[in-house]
Amino acid sequence: MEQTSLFPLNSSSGSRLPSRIGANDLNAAQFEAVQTINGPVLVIAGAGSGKTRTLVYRLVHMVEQGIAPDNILLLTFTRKAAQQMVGRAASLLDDTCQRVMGGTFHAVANLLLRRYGHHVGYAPNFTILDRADAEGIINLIKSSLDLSGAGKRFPSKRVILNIISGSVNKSHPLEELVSSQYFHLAEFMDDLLRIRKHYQQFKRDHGLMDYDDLLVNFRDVLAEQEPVRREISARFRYVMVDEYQDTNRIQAQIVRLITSSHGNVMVVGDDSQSIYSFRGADFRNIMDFPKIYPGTKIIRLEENYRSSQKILETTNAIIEQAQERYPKKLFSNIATGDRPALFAARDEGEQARYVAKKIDELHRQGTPYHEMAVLFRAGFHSFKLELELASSQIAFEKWGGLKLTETAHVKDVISYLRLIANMKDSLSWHRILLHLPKVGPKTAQKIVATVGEAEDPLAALSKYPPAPAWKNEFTELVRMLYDLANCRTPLAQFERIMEYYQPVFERLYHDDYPSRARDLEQFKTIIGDYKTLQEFLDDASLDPPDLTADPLAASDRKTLVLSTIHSAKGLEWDTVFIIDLADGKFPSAHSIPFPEQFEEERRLLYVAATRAKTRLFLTYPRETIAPDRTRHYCTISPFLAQLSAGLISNVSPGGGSPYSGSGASARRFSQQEKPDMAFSCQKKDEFLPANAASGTGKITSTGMLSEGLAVKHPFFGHGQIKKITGEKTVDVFFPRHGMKTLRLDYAQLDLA
DNA sequence: AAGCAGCCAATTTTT
DNA sequence: TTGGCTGCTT
Repeated sequence: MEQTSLFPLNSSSGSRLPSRIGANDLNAAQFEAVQTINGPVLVIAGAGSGKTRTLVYRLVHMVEQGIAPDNILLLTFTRKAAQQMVGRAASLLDDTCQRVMGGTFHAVANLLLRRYGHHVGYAPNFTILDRADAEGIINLIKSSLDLSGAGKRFPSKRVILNIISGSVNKSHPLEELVSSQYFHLAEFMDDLLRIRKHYQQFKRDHGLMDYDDLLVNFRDVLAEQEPVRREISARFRYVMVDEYQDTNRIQAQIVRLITSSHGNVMVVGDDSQSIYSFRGADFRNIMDFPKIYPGTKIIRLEENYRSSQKILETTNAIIEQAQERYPKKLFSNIATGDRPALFAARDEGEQARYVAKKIDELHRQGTPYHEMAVLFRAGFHSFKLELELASSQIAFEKWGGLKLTETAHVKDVISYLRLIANMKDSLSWHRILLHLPKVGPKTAQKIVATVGEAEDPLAALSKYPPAPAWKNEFTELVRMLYDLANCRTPLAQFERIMEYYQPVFERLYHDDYPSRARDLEQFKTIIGDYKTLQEFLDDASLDPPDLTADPLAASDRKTLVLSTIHSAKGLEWDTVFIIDLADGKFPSAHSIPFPEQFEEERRLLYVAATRAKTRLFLTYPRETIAPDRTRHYCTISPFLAQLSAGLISNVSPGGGSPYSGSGASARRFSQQEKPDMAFSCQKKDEFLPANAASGTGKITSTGMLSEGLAVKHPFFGHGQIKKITGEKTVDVFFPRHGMKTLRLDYAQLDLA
């Protein structure tokens, strides 16, 4: 992390930085960002350009200038990032920095809505729903509206929630979203609108908010209640927002409203690292910032202090292929280092063994485990590797993937706890009533109907007449719920719940409850750290702990990290492995037909590769086994295939070419070969040499097409060309999937 | 009528 | 490994 001193600290004209900040700590651009405290500032910060350092130093600088830490708001993408920055500022200056309000938009919205939520009709004890909770409510509504059940071809709860939530986060009317992206569901439009209406009413009636509600309600309070807005704006006189490229429109409006009275706001971001558009993030927020805040000072950080030049050449080449990009080229002053290595494994087993062996080797040579990370597209991509590491006795910590609070048994316990905080939470009522023997959805709903409406739900419950089959268990439940009111701490409440729940738990999960019991042990240690139940419940939804095989490994934070790329955002390691770089896995097969999603996958790889400081390993299996046990051939990810030769060194077994089955050395993939690689994971039986393939991917330019032509797509089936929108793009209507914009380079379109 | 066991399918990323 | 669905049992 050596940085050149570009700014003369004692220049007579410039203002002086405080003594804690050394002369060599910042370059000119960083220095300017740190110094500019008043007015709007936009910092375009390339990967590894010292963005975090800049934010931390600015925090320190502001406090040293006499700004009260309570007046500063730091909005980040994860809680971890906020804690890290505030912590670093505190260690540079002093503990007063800890009083800076820092966290995610959702966490800050939550805190303020507990206080101001009554303006939008919420009591302070509302419950925050996670994704599974929200889907659960959708299911309850679906069945109450008689839209579920046999023979009804209605979209799943997942799809319904995606539509409802997508409409909120993208600030698009639901009707438009359905007709553009879910055209095949247009026939269900009325019912979808009905479900949404009931969903919103249900949440209001029972004091529940989902993730979107936190943002929307916070924005609405700020927009509609002028006195509240003035109060909050005066409280947070200085606002900083990290990862601004990954904010959505509601978040941008929140920033605008909070800063309405003073305009002291710095946003930091990098359009090349926008990887959350699936959640409604819109990197135009960052491009439009200067328009919305006139007089914005724009500062660019382009020098990379993280990666070696050899790695940067590769990452630059990856992002250069992007369709839409704002030209910038990072440069590094770290000239030493190896080229990234590419390893084409025979299958996933060999890939896992290679990575584990390499990690072990590097560790023996002196690289500590916590300086290494393995990154992947999706949580399940690391399963094989996890087994391999376990058998090699290498401890690791896994980020992303399943959360502790996502397991059924932990959700059970949380439901009891939630009832203590919010007796109106009928989702939790419903869940715990299902634990009674012989009580299913119908009976539960009947009980909830009487209990949920009552002034004193617990009293109403105790008066409910139980059927003989479950009378005993019911009495135990009522007694336990009454006892909970007398427990002083969350831990005491947990222990009383377990007294009741243990037999239920063993009955419910009789197959494997011993292994699930370990999760409850981990849960117990975590809840023991909390003083108030509300805080615990909020964190359980807003910052759920990862489900790590080995909780001990997670606690000392000195281990190897396995992580999804999304969870690795903003971090760095000496050595980084990116695995499963096969077409269809990364980019995910889901994204291939959609140009915007495909581009986001490219940025995702860019984010992953720029995490590496000195060593970068890229691997993929040439063959995988699908869940149905059939074998599939894979080709290398198109993002890597497009790179010129020489950037990457091939370390594949036997010196074979990673790009094709035969051949002595890596050769550059020519543009003409690309279309043949587009759909790579085909069934082995059907596998044909690229050039012999017939009837696949023949259409590569719009010159061969005309509007109205019938075509065939391997995923969407038969369709009709509606519009030729560009040299390489067409709009095609598929009866089963609706209108799609396709890029001929990647979509394997054929004449029907 | 409601609960429950067993079978089959699908499986991105996150606040 | 969970979730949805079917058909059997209470």
